[in-house]
Amino acid sequence: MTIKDIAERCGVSVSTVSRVLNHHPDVSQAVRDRVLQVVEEVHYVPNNSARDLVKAQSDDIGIVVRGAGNPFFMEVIPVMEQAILQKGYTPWIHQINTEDDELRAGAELVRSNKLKGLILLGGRFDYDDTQIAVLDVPFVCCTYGNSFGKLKETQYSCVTIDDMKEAKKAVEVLIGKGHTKIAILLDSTCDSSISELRYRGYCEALKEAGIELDEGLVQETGNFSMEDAYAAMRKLLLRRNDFTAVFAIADSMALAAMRALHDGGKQVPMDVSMIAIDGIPMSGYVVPALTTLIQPRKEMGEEPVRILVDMIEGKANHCHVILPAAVREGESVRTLK
Amino acid sequence: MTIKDIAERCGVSVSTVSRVLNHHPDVSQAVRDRVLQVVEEVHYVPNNSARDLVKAQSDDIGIVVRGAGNPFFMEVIPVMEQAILQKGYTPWIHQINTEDDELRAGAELVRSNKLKGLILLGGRFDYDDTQIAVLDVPFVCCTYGNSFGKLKETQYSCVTIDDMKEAKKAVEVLIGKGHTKIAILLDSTCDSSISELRYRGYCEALKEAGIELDEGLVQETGNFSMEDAYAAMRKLLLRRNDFTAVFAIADSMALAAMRALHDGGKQVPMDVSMIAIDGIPMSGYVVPALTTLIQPRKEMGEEPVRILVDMIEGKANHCHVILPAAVREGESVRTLK
DNA sequence: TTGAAAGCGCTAACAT
DNA sequence: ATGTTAGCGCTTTCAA
Repeated sequence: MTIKDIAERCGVSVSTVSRVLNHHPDVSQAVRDRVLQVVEEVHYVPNNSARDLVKAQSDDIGIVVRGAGNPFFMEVIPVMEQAILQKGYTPWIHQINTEDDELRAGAELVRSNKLKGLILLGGRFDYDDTQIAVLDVPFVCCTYGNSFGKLKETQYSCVTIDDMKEAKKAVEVLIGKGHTKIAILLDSTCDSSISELRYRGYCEALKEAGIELDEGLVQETGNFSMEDAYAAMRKLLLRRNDFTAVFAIADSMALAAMRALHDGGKQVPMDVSMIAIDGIPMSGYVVPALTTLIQPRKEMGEEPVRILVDMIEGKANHCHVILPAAVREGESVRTLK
Repeated sequence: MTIKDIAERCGVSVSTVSRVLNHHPDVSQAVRDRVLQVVEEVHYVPNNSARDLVKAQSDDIGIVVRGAGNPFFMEVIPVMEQAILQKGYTPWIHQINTEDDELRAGAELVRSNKLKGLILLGGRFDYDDTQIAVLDVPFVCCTYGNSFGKLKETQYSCVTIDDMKEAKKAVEVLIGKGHTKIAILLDSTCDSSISELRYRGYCEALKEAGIELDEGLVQETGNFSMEDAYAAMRKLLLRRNDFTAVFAIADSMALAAMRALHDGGKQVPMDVSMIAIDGIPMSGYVVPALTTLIQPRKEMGEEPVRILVDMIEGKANHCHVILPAAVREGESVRTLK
């Protein structure tokens, strides 16, 4: 069933049918009604491929997700989809591995589907001019900025929390409760990404409090998986026995680490306190409930869409949004006497 | 940058380029190399719209996910994607709400994107002939069958666990450890879906053990959210104080319920034992670790793809796969003396 | 207000 | 082994 069939059944030309379907004004009411009626009758559905082919662009917006399995992303994506739909666009989700290049993947997605814009969820932090040049549509980085790259503020958009500041805030919560022997559980200290930024916040907080950085308390996991977070925590426990608190850079890592502490004979928070960043629902249900900094999930999904659509429709230029994270008091942090 | 540009740069015709791009055998190695080199050089990406338009069908397979947010689905989807890619097809994921009609959504997806087949993840259990008639491509139901519908075995494919049997198995674990006052936490006793089937398994196990069904211990939540599972468990605790075990029909519900028990002054497993079905990674890290029946995530993702592709390629007809679930011993079930 | 016709980029006959 | 060419279904000038 094509537009041609509809045209024949209505006794009009294909262009008239096309006009009706695309809500063009210059069609007589009589013809419009007739066409819509037939369309309804035969359950006609336009062929998207043909539509997109002839149009310079589709009305699609791509979401490139780097590192699925991240529970926080799984919370944000549905919000984004909804927001995109609401703005009259169609979301195109594409998941890639952490090792893959999201700019390449994004560029391919844009080209092969004539996307109008791109949201990059969880990408790298170190783009330079040549790299973003491959993207010839507006784009917004979500959950990360360009802290390790050479871009000017006017060259890209992003929606993030202030990773360094919030990590510092988390560690300061621990320090405020009397902790000085504070371990950190992170992906890597030098991944030019979230992990590195939060590591800096950790260092900063210690420094300001006059606590010397103890490298033996810095435990890398190599990724964001619970499995490796568990193993890393066990490793740290074998090596050291003198820390009273742990800052994990993600909720899921913290939960796995809490289990590792338990298996290592340590109680949370009596022996070791735990704090993290994310605020996934699950971390509020465990015992003890995780004390964590909540990322604003709703805004994290909606803001990038708003910004992107504004750029697409020429209403605004690149902009940067820093979202606040809020401490959610749980039961995993103890006040040291 | 189109196939024509590539052809010109290589000094060959468009069909030759097309052949190279589609891995046709009858192209000389020299020409093939040259074309691929240029393609690489200019970062040429084929236009999918044009491709799909000219082909009667795309090589796409749709996955309609009903009820995102289900942690188990989030585990299965990546496996499916990978399997689809590996078979040489492209996955098209579409999420819908629990209230939406997955058959309608699927049919639309198929038509507008010329899909070759459809996987329905977490749909309804009660299709009849007219309803599936709207689907004119092969399809496979995943995680559910047609237990409440009127379809013949030869009319549809499915990959599931035996919900009733496995639920019964879970409850029998509790009974085997001396429990007789066993509560159940479920979405609904009559949703014509997973929840109802597992409820039947619960009833069956009690009956076989000579335990009378106590309707006061049947607690509905109305959905699969942790929030409502928590509230429901609190409600049950207010009403009853005499049960020694709970069977939750999903891991996530069990975790929320364990928190509710804790907040209600009950210890797991000392005061109340807990068992569930799913086996999501998280439930192994909490304290106490959840005893649960693990659904085989890998097979649950791969089998539907295998079956669907076989049908698409005419190698097989509809078939039904019942996957086994295995008890994962945790620490949430206590043996009653 | 309507119709005719030219492509959009690609694949697959068909021809060579 | 390679080139030529006819569409796939649709939107959009341009003409009427």
